[in-house]
This record gives sequence, C-alpha cells and structure tokens, in this order.
Amino acid sequence: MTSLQLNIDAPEGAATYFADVALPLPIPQLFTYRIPSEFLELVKPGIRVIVSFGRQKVVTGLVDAVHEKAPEVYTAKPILDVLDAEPLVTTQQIGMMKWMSNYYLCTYGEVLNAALPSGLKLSSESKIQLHPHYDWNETDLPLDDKEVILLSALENKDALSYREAADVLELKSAYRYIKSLVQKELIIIYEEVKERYKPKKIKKIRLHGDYLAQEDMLDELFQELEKKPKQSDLLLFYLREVPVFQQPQLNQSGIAKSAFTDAGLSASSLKTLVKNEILVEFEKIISRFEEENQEEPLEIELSDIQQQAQAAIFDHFKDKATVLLHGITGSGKTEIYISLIQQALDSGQQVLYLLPEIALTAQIVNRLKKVFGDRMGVYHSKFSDNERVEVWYGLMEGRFDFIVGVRSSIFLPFSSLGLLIVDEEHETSYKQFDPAPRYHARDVALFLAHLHNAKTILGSATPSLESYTNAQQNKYGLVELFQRFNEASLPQMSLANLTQEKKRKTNVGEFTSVLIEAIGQVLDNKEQAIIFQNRRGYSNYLTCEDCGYIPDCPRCSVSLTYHQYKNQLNCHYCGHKDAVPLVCPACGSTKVHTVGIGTEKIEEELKLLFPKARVQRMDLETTRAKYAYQNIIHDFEKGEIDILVGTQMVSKGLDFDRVSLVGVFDIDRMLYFPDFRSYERAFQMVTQVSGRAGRRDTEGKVIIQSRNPDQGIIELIQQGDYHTFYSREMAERNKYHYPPFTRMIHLLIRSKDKKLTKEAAQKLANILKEDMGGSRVLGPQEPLINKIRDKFLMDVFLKIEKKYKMEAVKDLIKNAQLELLKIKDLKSVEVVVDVDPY
DNA sequence: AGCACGCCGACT
DNA sequence: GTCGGCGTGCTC
Repeated sequence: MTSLQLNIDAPEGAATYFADVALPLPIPQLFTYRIPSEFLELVKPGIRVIVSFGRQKVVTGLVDAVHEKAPEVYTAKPILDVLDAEPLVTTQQIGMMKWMSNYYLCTYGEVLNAALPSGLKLSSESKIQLHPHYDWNETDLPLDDKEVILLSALENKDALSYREAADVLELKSAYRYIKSLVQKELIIIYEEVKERYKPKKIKKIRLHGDYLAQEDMLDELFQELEKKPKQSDLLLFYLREVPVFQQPQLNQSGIAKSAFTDAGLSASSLKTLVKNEILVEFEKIISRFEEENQEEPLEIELSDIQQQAQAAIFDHFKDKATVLLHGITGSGKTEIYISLIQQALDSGQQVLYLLPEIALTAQIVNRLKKVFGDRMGVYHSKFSDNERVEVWYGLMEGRFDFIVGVRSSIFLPFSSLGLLIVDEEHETSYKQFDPAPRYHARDVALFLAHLHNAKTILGSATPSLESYTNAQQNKYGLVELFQRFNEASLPQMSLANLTQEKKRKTNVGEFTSVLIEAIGQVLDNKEQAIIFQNRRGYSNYLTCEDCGYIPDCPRCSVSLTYHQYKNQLNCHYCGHKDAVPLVCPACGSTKVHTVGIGTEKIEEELKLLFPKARVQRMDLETTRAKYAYQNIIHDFEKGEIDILVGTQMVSKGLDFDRVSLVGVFDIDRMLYFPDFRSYERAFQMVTQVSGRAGRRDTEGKVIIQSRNPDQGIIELIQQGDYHTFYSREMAERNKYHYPPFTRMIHLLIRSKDKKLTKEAAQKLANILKEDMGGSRVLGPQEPLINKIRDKFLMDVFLKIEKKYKMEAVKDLIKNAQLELLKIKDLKSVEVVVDVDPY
C-alpha cells in the first residue's frame, strides 16, 4: 500500500515529499499530508495550505515542516491547494505559539486558531442539494414524511447546511434522513468553502486610452455628442477633474464612479459612455483604513521630570530587558511612551503598544495617530475581520511598523520588534479565560520580547503585585513618577458611611447625603461628576417580599439581573432572558421588588434627585454599537453631559478637564468578592477611577461609599499609598502562599452531572495530592457559582512554589488527566486547565 | 471542533 | 419494532 502511494504522481525515482500541517483545531498532534509535485516549490513552513480533514471537511492548515518520511500506518492525503506565496507567519511567531501551547497547556491548534484572524482561515461546511439527476416524479422509491419535507425544502432553496436541514425537520439531527436520501441518490452532499477575506474595492472610471493618444479624436467625439448634452456634461466633468492632456498619467487612476453621481450627473448616460468604450470602468483594491490627513507630525516635548524618567529607563535597558514604569495617573506616562516609540522606530525597529480593551479608545488612538500617522496600525475587537487581515498584511509588507492594539495583537507577524509597551499592565482583561489559549498578554509579550531581543515597558499607576515584586527583586528596572503633570493636584478622598446615614435617615436610597451634596455642588459650579458602580443592569435581582422567592437562571446557579429599560431579567453568564413576573411565580404575591443597585438604577435615581442634570450611563449595554463608546466620551468632553454613571469603563485612561468629583458607589461589593486578589483589584479600581478627578486647574474630590468603612483596607485605599498597600498585601499573600509567592494553576472540572463532577474533582485532587503533596493542592471546592450553562463546576487550585519546575507540574497534571480518562464513568467530565488564573 | 457510528430508552 | 437521543472515537 505504502509503495503504491509513493508513486502516485512523482516521476520514477523521484522522492515524494510530505508536510506536517497544523490545523486550527483542539487536537494535539500535527497531520501529515502528501505534497503533490506541482506544489513542491511552494510548500514551506509558515505557508497556509488547504487540506481535507475528516470525512469531508476542508480546512486551512499551517505548514510546520516538510520532509520525506512517508507515514507508515496510513496513507497521507494530498494537499489540495496552497494559499500563500510567502509564509504568513514569521519564525518568531511560530516559536511564540509553540511556547504558548506548552506554557498554557493547550494544543498548538488552539493557539493557531486564536492567532489567525478568521479572515485568514477558511473552512468548509457540509451542505446538501438535490441530486443532479433528481426527478421528483420518476421516484418510485418509498419516502417517509420527513424525507419528503426535506426534498421539498431543497426544491425551494437550492442548498441546506446540516443545521438548516435539522431545523427544517425540527429535529436535533437530520443525519439519518440525509444518509437515507443520499443512498436513494436523491440528494448529494458537497462542501462549501467560504473565502472570508475580501479586499475592499471601489468602482472607478477613466477615459479610454485611444483618446489619450489622439487629441483630435476627442474633438470629433464632442461633435458627435452635441445632441446628447448629458453625455457631454459627463465627459466635461471628467476632463475637469482629471486634466488628462496636461498630465496624461493621471488618467491611469481615474476617478471614483460615485463622483459622477455625487455631482448629480446621469448614471444611465455614464453607462452608455462606458458601453461605447469612451469611458472605461475598472475596480481598484483600496485600504479599509482612511488615508490620513497629512497633518504635521506632532512634536512631543518632555518635561524635566519626564526626561529624567526616560533617561532612567534607558539606563535600566543597558542591563535589563524590562522596565516597570510606575507613574500615578496624570504623571505623563504617555508622552514618555511616545518619545520611546519614536526613537525605536527611528532606528528601524517595530513597536507594539498594548492596551486593555476598554482603554483603547479614539482618545488615545487619535493622539498617537497625530504623531505617527499612517505607519501606525490599530488592532481592535471592534474591527471587522477584513480590517484585521489588512493590519496583518500591512505589518508583513512593512506598511505599518507600529501597532497599537489589544491582547490579541501579540499574535501579529512582527519580524523585528524593538520595543513593547504594556500599558495598564495590571489590567485583568489582558488575561483570556475562554476559550483556550488562556493566556496573559503581558506575560506573552515578555516572552515575545525575549524572542526578538526587544525591550519591554510595563506601565501602570497601580502595578500588579507580580510585576512590582519582579521590580523589587531587580528582575525589572523600576522607574516611578509621583508627580502629576501640569501641576495638577491629587484628588482629596473621603468616605461616606451608608450604614450610619441609614440609622440617621439622612440617606436617599443607596445615596449618602455626603455624595448627594457633593454632586449638587458640582452641578452648581458647572463642573462634571463621574459615578462608578461595578455592576450593570438596574438592580441585582428581584425578590418576593412575602415568600423570599428570587428568580434565577435555569441553566446557571445565579440570580437573574433585572434590566429596566428592556423590562427583562437577564443572566449575565449564559445570556438567558426571562420576562419580568408581575406576580411572584411561587406564591402569587404582588410584592415583587428589586434588591441591590446597578448603573441603570443609579442613572434613574440621579435623574430624580437632580432633574436638571444631564445624566448619561456608560456600560456594556449602552456601548454595544461600534461608535457608541466614542460618542458618549465625546459628549462628555464637550460638556454635554453633567454626570456620567458607569462600570469600570469610566475608569480607564480618559482625560477630562472638568471632572471635579468621582463617586465610588459601593466599594464593599469589590472587597467582599471571594478571590485572593479582591483587595488588589479594589485598590487598583479606586485609584484608577480617582485619577479621573481633578486635572489641570480643578481640585478633585473622591467620595467612597461603604456600609462598613472602618476596615484597614478601606483606609489604605483612601490614602492611595501604593507602597504601604503593597507591603501589607504581600504579607498576606506570603502567609497564605498565594502569588506572587507561588504560581497558581486552576483546574476547572465540569460536566452535566453534579455527582460525577464532584467525584471527578475529588479523584483529580487526590491523584495530584499524592503526586505533589497535599499542601499544594487546594480543594476540590464548589465555586460560588456552581453551574453555568447547565454544567456543574468544581474547582481545584494548585499553588506551586517558584523554585519548582513548572514543566514537572504540568506533566503531573497531564498524567492526572489521563488517569481520570481511564475511569470510564468520568470520561464525560471536562477538565479545563488555566495557568496563572486571574 | 465536527462528524459518523453504535448503543439504548420511549414511542407508534 | 423503529425513531430519536446521546456517548465515543477518529480525523493525516
């Protein structure tokens, strides 16, 4: 068999070549395909190929290696097509992706899947259509009802996917009938391949070349057209726009077809001119990114302090690859970044500037665009696939050498990175949780820098304990900036005690009088306020006063959140929606009311408290549209909003001049979150959001509402003293063996059966405890939310001292997983491994 | 991840 | 009996 296959298309005596191909699927191994001789020259590592995989499917894979070793136990399928002339990924990228799959314990295919924008992947979908020789009347084969339904559906619509076929029959799977119909030769199955990336084209018009060569031809033409004024108008318009006789080369690029219609000229006359080959219509591929108005590049001038900081950074870079830039909000970190980026670009290196999702807004992008112009590419989740592909190619082809982007920009094809900046380094949104690869973009960026021998700056006003510890231990250089730029003063923080006010009845709902008064003052002074509440929706949940019933999600173990404007109950975990009950479904009582307070309710209450104030809410719901976020920010900047109410979105990297008050609505909620990082998060959040208050000439005020403000942690947060906070928190982490003293791995065990989930978790924990000692294995424990999307969850945490090799631990985990698979009852239980959970 | 196969319970 | 569900194994 093997020898037969070797000679399929290779000339006598010539070797047959094979390619190991990585597929963007969660399968651990590579797959070997035969390279047909016509593709031999083209197939190299990093080239995308199309292969068939499984029964019928066609998928895009990435060539990993080319060799002559014929597989021994199976016949390799041929590569069907080659997609690239040049490798689509760089060797550094492949190195990084392999490192990621190893470090984050996932398959290479999963990394690949995350790395390639979907516009660069293509896969097929199985579809069915009527058999070419199909004739309804000729069929004397017995057909059952469902088969008839399917056939008539296919007579109306020429193709159906498996999913659609199942929907037509109102079944979970239509496979049975599809198979039967294929056997009866009434339908066929085929693969439809979707090409995802489409270059953007515009229709353009130019003068036919013949008229360029001979000027008198045009005179004749105008005489001919004398009786057709609409056509000669069109022609004159073109000649006015494009002076082809003065500058014949301009005719080549012509003008946009839309220019004619925009000028109010007849579209049908244009059609006639094109038909008569006087004008020529053609298409041009254009970039999706607008050509920037060529403004003068903005010069950045650093203050003395900023210059000193920059000098200190350079000094550290002499012997360290990474510098932590710890600068309070408003200390002018961005200018330092810009200066460093300029210098890196000037020396011919590429630069990557990472920002957390919500901080990457028009504000910062516009500012950078003014300095760097067209060489800067932006990579953002609100960009379409096509736009992402253009950034990818733009970087490869050298049109961009500077990328500003979110988490996933670390996957872009850099070839000569010199500098990486991870801004707001402490942000949790750098960590991806679902799906795999569960990576932390900051940590991958550091590895990427290592691969390129590049320098990295981690920037934050509130560094993560991990990074600050690395700086303390001299692994990173540390540069700190404690002075606000432009002499702006730091806001003054105060506490408002809600419990006490409730006793004295000075509160209005969840608002303390302290906060209400402060807002009133802001409005009187024609200044602005930001109210921060990290909970969206109207209220936390509904409850029945009489029986205590709380509507909960049928698929998750959480109560449903009440959204007033949609008049709906939503599950924030699985998206389940429910109508709002008028009477309690459990006891029939009408005393169903809301508990807790979200951004939506705060907005409503504010409108009642301050009827004249213009209140705007900013959260996931109000910013879903592509430009909604920018619009709100823009209105706020222009002073068209007095009070901005929002979730963490309001705390990120926005600079407003007239904000004099920041209210932290409910700090308790952040502190009591059951997570070892909850204090760190609360500290970061409050410090970040406080930074929005009082810039330039306005003195800022921050009011933190709490029910229980007499705790050390709140005092620490109020003082805003990072160093004290750091040492206190580190003492706690040390005591309980939490990161940064240890490394953590989170094992999430889930399945549809509660008992099996618990059993599997226990088993897994036992195996690991035996292998690595009981003190390093935490759990199994039931998480607070123990069911999501109908799957029961259990947690096991591993805490491993830094001195241990992670490799060894990962092998133990893999082994434990294999052990678990050996127990046949537990095979349906999933184990999700999350390295360095956040 | 899909997809196909095979086994098993609930209906005509 | 057969239909429809679902768990399991495989993909070069």
